Amino acid sequence: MTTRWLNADEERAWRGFHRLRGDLTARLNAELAADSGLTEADFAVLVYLSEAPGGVMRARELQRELAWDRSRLSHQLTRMERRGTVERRACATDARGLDISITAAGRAAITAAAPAHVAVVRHCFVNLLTPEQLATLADIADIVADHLEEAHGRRATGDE
Amino acid sequence: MTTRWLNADEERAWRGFHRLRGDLTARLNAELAADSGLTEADFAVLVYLSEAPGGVMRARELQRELAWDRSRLSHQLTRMERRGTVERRACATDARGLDISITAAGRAAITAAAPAHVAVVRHCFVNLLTPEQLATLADIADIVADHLEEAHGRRATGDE
DNA sequence: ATCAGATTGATGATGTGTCAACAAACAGTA
DNA sequence: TACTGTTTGTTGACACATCATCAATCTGAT
Repeated sequence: MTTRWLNADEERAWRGFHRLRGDLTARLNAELAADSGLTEADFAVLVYLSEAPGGVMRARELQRELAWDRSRLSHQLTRMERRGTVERRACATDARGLDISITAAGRAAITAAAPAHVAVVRHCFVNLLTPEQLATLADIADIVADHLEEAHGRRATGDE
Repeated sequence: MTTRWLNADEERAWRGFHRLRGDLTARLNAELAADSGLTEADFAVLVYLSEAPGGVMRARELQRELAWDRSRLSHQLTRMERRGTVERRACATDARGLDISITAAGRAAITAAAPAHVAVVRHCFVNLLTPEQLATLADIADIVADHLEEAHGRRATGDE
């Protein structure tokens, strides 16, 4: 098999994306940590929990929404429980299940962190781009996500 | 301060990018590890070393090219040296410096890994997108990179 | 009722990334 | 020479991600 290497335009796009990924991740993590003491992983979990009715969600459901590995979520919840932002409780309807609930401290943390987080997302990303660029990026994300999802076995995540 | 939240289009773009970032990272790491035993970090280091004259580069230079933290590179080199893909040597011209050289095993590893890596990048990314989409993505990456670079020391606290 | 297989979750090992603190060597200056 | 500040790289502590393995529970077929 002959390898078809990337041409100049493809290379520019790929390396650009690669760079973008690393830089933005680092920046967002740093800002979030400095502003609120939360990590990106903490933030992601708390976003879902804070939007759930009663601030409670099944671990399984959380995992599905986040598209995370089982053990990744488990480890993350262990750390967050230690830091006091969430609590684990036995699930009433399924003895193997877990109800994860956001604590008062967790709710306070996400409430305090969200505005600064959005500000950084705007300042370092959204506000720099035109509506057309944002739309194209969203399209790209959908296309790639569909492909990866399909290749991995179809798992109806259901969200947009 | 009043927070300006993301509208629907902005939200779609941001969440899409966020998702894309995570999914592609995971996929590439998994493929690379399965195909060649290398990690993305290994691969990045070996790409630069293999292109350098003599397969040798100053650690400082490597760090600058990769845009990595000092300690990140140091830890990475420790791991790679243990795995036998690179070697550290004292630098002749600067006693604090280090010459990093790729080993025969390292060269073999990157040579073996590169075609499969490109194939995955094509299959999961480049080939899914139109030239226009790739160009827009590259533009976006440049814009954001320029901004982050420029605002190197400042904090984004909502000022615009 | 029982048993096989699937689902839900925890755990330990290992690799990765970031921060703060440190040490050694260079460069410029008094 | 000695003093000061910068550059270069290491180390330890901690957080995160993935893999393999394990345990408990549920489900469905017999």
